[in-house]
Amino acid sequence: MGRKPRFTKDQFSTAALSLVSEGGPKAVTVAAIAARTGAPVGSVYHRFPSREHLLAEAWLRLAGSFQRGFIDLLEKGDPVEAALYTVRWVRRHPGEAKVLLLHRKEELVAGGNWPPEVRRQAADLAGELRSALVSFSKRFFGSPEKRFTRRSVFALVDIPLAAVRRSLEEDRVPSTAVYSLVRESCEALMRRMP
Amino acid sequence: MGRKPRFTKDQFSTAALSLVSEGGPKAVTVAAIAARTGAPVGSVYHRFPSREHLLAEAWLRLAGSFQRGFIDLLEKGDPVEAALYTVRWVRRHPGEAKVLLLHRKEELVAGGNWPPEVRRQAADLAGELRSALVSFSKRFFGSPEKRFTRRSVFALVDIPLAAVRRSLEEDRVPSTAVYSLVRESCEALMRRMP
DNA sequence: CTTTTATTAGAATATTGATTCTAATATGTC
DNA sequence: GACATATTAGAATCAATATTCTAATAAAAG
Repeated sequence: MGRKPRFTKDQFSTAALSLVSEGGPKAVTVAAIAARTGAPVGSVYHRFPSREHLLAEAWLRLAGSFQRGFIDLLEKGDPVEAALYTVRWVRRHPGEAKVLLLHRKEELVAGGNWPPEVRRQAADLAGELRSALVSFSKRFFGSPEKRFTRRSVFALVDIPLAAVRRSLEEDRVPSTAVYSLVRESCEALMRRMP
Repeated sequence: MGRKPRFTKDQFSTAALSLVSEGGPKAVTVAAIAARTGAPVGSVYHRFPSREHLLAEAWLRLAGSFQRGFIDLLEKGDPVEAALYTVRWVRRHPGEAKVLLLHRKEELVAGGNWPPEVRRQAADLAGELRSALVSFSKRFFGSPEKRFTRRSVFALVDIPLAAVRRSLEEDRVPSTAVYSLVRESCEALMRRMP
């Protein structure tokens, strides 16, 4: 019973993400989110207890979907493929990529005041990524030493991000040229038994 | 003539930078800057026409001093040394590094509304870096092709930044282990005649 | 058809932060 | 010492935003 909803949570969080993408964290006001979807501000608060919940949830959904693809590929065991996944994903989703790679989540939600429940989810997400990398590294290098994990993180995560960040900042889709730069550095760093 | 000043521009911009470093762009309110230096807000406005001028000026000063060292080293012609400079600098100035590497300048100054005069200075700074890299690349690879410049930028700028970013986000000084990661990737990418 | 209630609608409120203003204070100059 | 003025002091204003509140709507249930 009750009136039929005209707006969904998804519409609001999608609008929020595109606002971040276009104008950075400062542009994501509740009024702007409402305006973009054509809803009154009251309706936003009907779906989310606060702006922070909205943003946190939107960020989590996005980060999760990006990360799942990466972990899947990581489990196949080929480091170069995993590294290139990031570049492919960014080229396919440039708008979302800006949200994820150009802004720290601490700045989306004022002063990192994430709702505790969401904070736990974020920690879980980070934990999953971490342990996927640790176990990949063990398998790949045949050793659980920390320096190998560090190396894997650098080669498979940090380098690909570095390769696309500049383009995203200038609002361009990364060129295909970055594939070979990422491949070369990744191959150089990831030889078994270094 | 007139009363003797108790506060300097430098005190204010230094306070501003440390506030950014500790709490991100949102933490740099004019009141916070004043409080940190012990000055009344009026005195801040006596030195700077606006918060944006203050932040822009502070950012420029910092970016300039970092960049000058890098360009000097670049002109000596050794790519690995130039790449390692960034790591050394960050290890020596972790607080300042957070300001420079963890936040886009567009977010320090609301919506990138930089005062026009300062915007020109920022463009000059970026131009200097760019042309230093272009001419390094020409000398090093013996060719002015764009793909070589891209490669140099990636190896000498983007990779070192990637190597330190994670530590800075977690508020740690990058370990010495990153030196070898940066060196290895840089050497792999920068062989003459690739 | 009436009742119930989830939802829309958007106005009212409260808070935070930048900027401006008025007054008080020193300091160098005459 | 009196004057002129740069500076300190901090209160008063103004604007932007998140959040709350009150009323109007529309759909479902009986």
